[in-house]
Amino acid sequence: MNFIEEVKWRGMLHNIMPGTEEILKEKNVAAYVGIDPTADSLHIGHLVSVMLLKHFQRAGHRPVAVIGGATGMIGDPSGKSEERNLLTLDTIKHNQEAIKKQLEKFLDFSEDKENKALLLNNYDWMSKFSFLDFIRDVGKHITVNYMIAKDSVKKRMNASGDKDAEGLSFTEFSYQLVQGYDFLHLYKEHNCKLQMGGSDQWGNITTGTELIRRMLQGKAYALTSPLITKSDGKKFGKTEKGNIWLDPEKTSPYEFYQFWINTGDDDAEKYLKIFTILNKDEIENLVKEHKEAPHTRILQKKLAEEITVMVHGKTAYDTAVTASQILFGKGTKEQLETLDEKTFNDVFEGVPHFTVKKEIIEKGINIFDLTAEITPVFKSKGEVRRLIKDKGLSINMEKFLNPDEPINKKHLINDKYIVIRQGKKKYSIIITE
RNA sequence: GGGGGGAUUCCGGAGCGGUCAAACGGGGCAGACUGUAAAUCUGUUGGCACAGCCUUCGGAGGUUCGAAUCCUCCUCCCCCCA
Repeated sequence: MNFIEEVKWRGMLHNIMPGTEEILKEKNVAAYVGIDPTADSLHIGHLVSVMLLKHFQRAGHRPVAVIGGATGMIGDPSGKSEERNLLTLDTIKHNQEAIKKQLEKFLDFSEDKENKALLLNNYDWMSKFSFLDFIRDVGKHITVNYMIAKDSVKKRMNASGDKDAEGLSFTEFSYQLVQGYDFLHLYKEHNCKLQMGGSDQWGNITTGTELIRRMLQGKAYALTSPLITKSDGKKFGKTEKGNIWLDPEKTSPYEFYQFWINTGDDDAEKYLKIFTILNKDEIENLVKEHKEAPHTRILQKKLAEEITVMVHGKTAYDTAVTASQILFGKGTKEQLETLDEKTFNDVFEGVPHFTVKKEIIEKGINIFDLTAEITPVFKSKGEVRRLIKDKGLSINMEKFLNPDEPINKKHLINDKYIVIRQGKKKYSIIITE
């Protein structure tokens, strides 16, 4: 299966220039995607482009990721209704380093590999350009007429009749030209004949192919992926807390795993095709199995496993699974007791912690004083009382039903913690010291 | 400037002298169901020493055995007329 067939059945193909498939039959053809260094981590919205590169490499071609050090200083007007904040050079440098480490999880950069991946920063070639040189050597070849015909520009022009249009600065207007020049540069230096990206990038990419045609009489190609949608119409890749990042500091492996596990049935197959490298047969089998027993949620589990292992590694994945089992009520007191301190902390990361003097527990204390007086686990003792009455309070995974039962030493997990659960999934931890 | 209406527990909104910690709806919390979903159903939703007591109905006083409910003043909101 060649690259195009691969992305096609995976539903990753939105638009493609005629002739693209043929050019890939040539040797040593490279393709690139651009990545904006707006943060010091990729988020899962970037993943489609990254997966395009991964498939590209697996098909034997050379993938190139271009960090937009220069373009990031300008801001792509595509899809934005307002002028963007500019990033400083230092920020971009920092972000680039972090992103590079993440890309290494998807792409093979090793020197001995014939089609090793490349990571470039367009700042390296753009920064040498003087303004005059650029507008003379590059700008000369593209007309403003051509540039303003692009949707991304049109949407921002007041003349479009859109009342919300805020206009765009010359800086942002120039964006497509700068990105187009990137393509030209890569075409010349790295035999890069294809640029890929999200469907919103089509306009920018074609400016590049146009530039290559006019300046070098060369032929370059474009391929875009559809924007990822969710069947419920909500935006993909966001939770109440915001973006899902690849950086474990920003989104813990547990949250990351949970994000994928929570995929709806309607989306799971689609995501499995896009975000994993499982082949057609494997996915079809999973879909079949899932249909026979929907409640076991095979698709979601596999999806979460594949991606979490790829991004965070097997160990982090195992911890996330354990954490999920414990946090979603299937855990037991015994399971809690077997956790080592590190895993315990991982599992209960992000859960409110309260510290209490150990003597207090050793002496024994009633549940009301412990959770509503000396710690603010609950708002009031009445709330605790109600919760017990409603069978909604658990201590160390065991239902706490008798309000008169004192909390003491025997409730300490590993001689240190008490795990308090309200309802099904709201946790608090009391730590003794 | 004149006239009228209103301010209630997280929100909306009843209550108009005792039976009011205050109807009802929403939201929240919990339980059942379930796939860590949606829907549904049930309970609960001021505090505490919880079959009892304490503090709440814009604020301050007053009438009364007793006030969210009546009176006075104050603050803020809305409507109508000029």
